[in-house]
Amino acid sequence: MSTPSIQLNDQQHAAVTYTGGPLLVLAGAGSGKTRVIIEKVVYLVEQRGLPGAKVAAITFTNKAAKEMKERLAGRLGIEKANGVTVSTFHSLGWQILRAHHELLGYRPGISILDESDSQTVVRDLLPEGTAPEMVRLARAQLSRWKNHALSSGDEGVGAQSAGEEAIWRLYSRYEEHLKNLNAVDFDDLILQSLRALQDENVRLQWQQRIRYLLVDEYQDTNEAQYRLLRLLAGEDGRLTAVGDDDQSIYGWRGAQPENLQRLADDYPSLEVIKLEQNYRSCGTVLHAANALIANNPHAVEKRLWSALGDGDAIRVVPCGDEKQEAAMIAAEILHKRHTGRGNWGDFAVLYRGNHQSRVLEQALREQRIPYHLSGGTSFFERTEIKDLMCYLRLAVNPSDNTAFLRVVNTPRRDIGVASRGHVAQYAGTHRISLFEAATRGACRASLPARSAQSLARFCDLVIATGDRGQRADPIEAVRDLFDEIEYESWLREQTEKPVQLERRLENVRELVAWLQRLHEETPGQGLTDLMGRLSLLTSLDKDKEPEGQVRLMTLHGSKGLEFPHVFLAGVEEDLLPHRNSLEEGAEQEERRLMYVGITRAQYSLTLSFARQRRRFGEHVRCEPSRFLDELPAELLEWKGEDEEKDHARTRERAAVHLERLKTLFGE
DNA sequence: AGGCTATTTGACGGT
DNA sequence: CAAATAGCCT
Repeated sequence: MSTPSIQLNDQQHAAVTYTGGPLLVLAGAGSGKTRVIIEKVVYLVEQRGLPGAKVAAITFTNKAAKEMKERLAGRLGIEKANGVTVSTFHSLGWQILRAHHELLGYRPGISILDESDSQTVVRDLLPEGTAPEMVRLARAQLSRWKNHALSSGDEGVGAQSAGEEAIWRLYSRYEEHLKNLNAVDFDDLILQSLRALQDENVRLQWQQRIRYLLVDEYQDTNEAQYRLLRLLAGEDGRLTAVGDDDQSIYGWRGAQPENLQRLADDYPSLEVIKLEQNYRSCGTVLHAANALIANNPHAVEKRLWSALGDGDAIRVVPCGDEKQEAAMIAAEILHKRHTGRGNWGDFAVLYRGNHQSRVLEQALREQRIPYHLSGGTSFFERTEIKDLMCYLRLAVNPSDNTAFLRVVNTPRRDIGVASRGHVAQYAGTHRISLFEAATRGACRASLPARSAQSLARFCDLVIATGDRGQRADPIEAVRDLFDEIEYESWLREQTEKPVQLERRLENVRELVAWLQRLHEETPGQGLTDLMGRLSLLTSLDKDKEPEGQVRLMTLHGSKGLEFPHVFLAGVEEDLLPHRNSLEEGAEQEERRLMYVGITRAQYSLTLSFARQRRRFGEHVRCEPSRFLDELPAELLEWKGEDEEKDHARTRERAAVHLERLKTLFGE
């Protein structure tokens, strides 16, 4: 987010200097909200003499935190900036959880389970053969409850139906199981730290430690995060929350944009400041965005305005299918680039779902356009990374049965289903973890000699890694482990295509490099600490902003970014708004998603849709999105041969819409 | 025990 | 259409 003027505008200035009590900053898109947070930290430290170590700025993503740290370093100098706590909700939660793990009933060396791990846990708790879909549903429900700060011990407030009742009963079993594994899921990072803060001493300790709290993207907070904030900010609310209800797009993750309103109820002394000047987009883009979002109800009106000129009309391009759409976008980028309208890095192509990226990538590749794809399968979902992570998790936490089961026979070491079953049985009767069972001679005695021997070797290796990781050089320990299991040749065996093998090897190297990097940050810490921090990263990209490349990303992924030229692909019914969202009655959130997409554009915006699209290999007819009808026609420039037809369609749809309104309101 | 093929399932978004 | 899985075969 670049702000042309060096000076803060009046509202920004007021937001930065107000410390009289809790403050809510309603910051429209492109109004310089991140800048306000940075400047406020600087103000608190330099003008108000607050030690940097007592200031905390909380974000949702690692990327945002990283950017904030860098910008802060630019303003305060690296040393002072490093003293300030800038972290994501989840890593703050992890810090709190770890600091009070004993109180919460965990042992040292807690594993953080990722989504697929916790699904595995849920699957194993349900009757064998439960449909995977059911497992996902159950896990999603558990996550929902956790996000709403409902603990399994709470009276059955959560369940609303027979099905939910059953999942509610699963909840406490799931919790118990995780405790046995000495593991937490992502939601626990918030929920458990919330539990820790119920203790008055703990609470006072953290309130002492954080004397001023700043929160970015506040509209994305869920119930648990909201409570966490309140407990940290204390009675007097030493808090600045910055957010925009129109950019709330994480409802499916439990985000409650109502938390904006709630702050006023919970802190009667709350001061509210609106940032309404947009420094990013030209008038046309901003008008379109305003017109679209006006269709959502608003508790507080906000009128975004721009001092920049009008800019180009917004182009709307109907396409035959998704391939033509991609080809059109590639051609347009090429055209704009060659007519001097920007470099590769000035373009972004946005879309609703990750699967849309494939055709786009292909089209860009065909035109030799350099691009960078963000998102997609997370790094930690990759087999090679998961395998190695599980070795390390087990080394650090011998109770981690999930990790044990994954790696005990990977690479192959003659420990098949039967042997694993035997270990599991022994562990069950002796009430110990799988790994612990595997270390016992008594357990191994009844296995075939070959298996027993190789299991013993496996155990020794893991124990040695844990030991060395904690007491000696963790990086060396990790390297030796990877060598010892001959993971590279195992990968070679498993991977067919040489390109894929190279990528996987590169991933492995990158994992080690990251461990090294984390280790250099805090040289005194052992493997346990490194693993915790590693698990909280989402990607292992070197996160240098890829310069000089066209950016491809989802609408969700684009929040907070800006580009001179934006393409929004697949502006269709069932895609944007997405059909599943409509079923959930989340049309408004879909509209906000489109709003987020539009407001990423600085100068030019191109919306496109396909008349037909392949879905699961089948051709499906598509209709242009209802949101297109909500944009003022005079701002749009329709392209393509069936321009006329589309105008007719628009008029028709407008008429239908009017009819509907008439029936709704009785004239 | 592990690998292969036939069949099914699925993709909205991500810390 | 691609990936995951089940069930069969060696």
